[in-house]
Amino acid sequence: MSSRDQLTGAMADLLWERGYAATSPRDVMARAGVGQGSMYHHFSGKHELAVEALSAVVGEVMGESSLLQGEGSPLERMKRYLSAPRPGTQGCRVGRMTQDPQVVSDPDLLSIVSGAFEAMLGRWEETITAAIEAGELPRSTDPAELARTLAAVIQGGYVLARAGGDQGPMDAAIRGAVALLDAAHASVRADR
Amino acid sequence: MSSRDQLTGAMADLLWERGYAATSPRDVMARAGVGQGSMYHHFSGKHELAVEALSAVVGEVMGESSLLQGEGSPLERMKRYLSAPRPGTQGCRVGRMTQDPQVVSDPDLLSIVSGAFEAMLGRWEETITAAIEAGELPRSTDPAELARTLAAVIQGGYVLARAGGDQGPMDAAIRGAVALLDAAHASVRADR
DNA sequence: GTCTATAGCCCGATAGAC
DNA sequence: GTCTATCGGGCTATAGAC
Repeated sequence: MSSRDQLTGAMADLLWERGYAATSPRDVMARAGVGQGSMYHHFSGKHELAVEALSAVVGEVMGESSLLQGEGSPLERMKRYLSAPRPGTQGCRVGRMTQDPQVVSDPDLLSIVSGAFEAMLGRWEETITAAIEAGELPRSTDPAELARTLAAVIQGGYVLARAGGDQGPMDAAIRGAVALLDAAHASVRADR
Repeated sequence: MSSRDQLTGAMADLLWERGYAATSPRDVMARAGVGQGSMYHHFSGKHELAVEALSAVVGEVMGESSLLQGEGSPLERMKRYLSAPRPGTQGCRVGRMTQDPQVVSDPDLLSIVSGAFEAMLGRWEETITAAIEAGELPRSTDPAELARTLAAVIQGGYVLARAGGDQGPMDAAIRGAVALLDAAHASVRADR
């Protein structure tokens, strides 16, 4: 693996573990096992390194969201994606960046994060629309709103897990959301 | 206002705006308008100052949650609290701390945050239990789970708002959650 | 209780040899 | 492409006068 890849990988890890402000180029170099000159040869500095690292992370995470698009009925896929295992106490590698002031105030980094959320919300909306078409959710459902609600449950689940230092609250939040979807499903059948 | 209060107030603001790592004692002193000796007279250092500032913030925020306990039926109170105005793009003054690695790895700071969330979730559970008793939510509802789901929607709403630099996604997430609660309410009536 | 001066360290970045 | 040496500056904290 090249020094360049070592560096972006180390930066991605440290952004997750410590945040932008608390991650120094020295830390990154040490973890990557390369010297200082090497880092400044490949990157103009900490900022550019963060941009590349975060872009790579977003690419990975978006790949994982393909769970929303596999087999099963739309509602089944929604529930499966919600219930997929997540490292609650570690936080979301993308969502956590939104609470890092230095990331949000940096247009380059922010646009990477906001792009990821837009793409994710788009996938949610598609799947929710399909669920409505399939008669699995009420016609009155607003796909854009429900997409944001469910994305928020996941992101908020991370917050609860980190607050408690325990995966439990996040899993409970997800189960509660699934129960609400089931209730909405039930209300469709009641209408027929 | 005493120098001490000026200092805790400035620290609270800066924790919110910049996070723990990016806030230096110098910044705090400058905003508080006091000198260095004054700060180290009242506090042992940055850490103790953060502990007092965060405790004060938690006290304030918990006071605001009295919306859950005022007039109206339990479900009305839940919807009212969910829909209360919040500064989405600025983030939650308490919840954002859970995504700050330096806060979570500090037992003193973490216990303040986790205590706030436990208290908040307790209030949610009480209100949800009352809503079930009142026949506003299905008997099958798990109060602990739904409490975490709704707290997660709010916290996740902040994440979406900061990701987009726009209050809109957070408001949409809240409206989607209210719609799900309405659907759950409707399913109770359908059972009767 | 508040101030200024200063310590010792690490920050992010650059220079220049190899 | 990678290394070591070094810069100027900010960091958290302490010392000691007033």
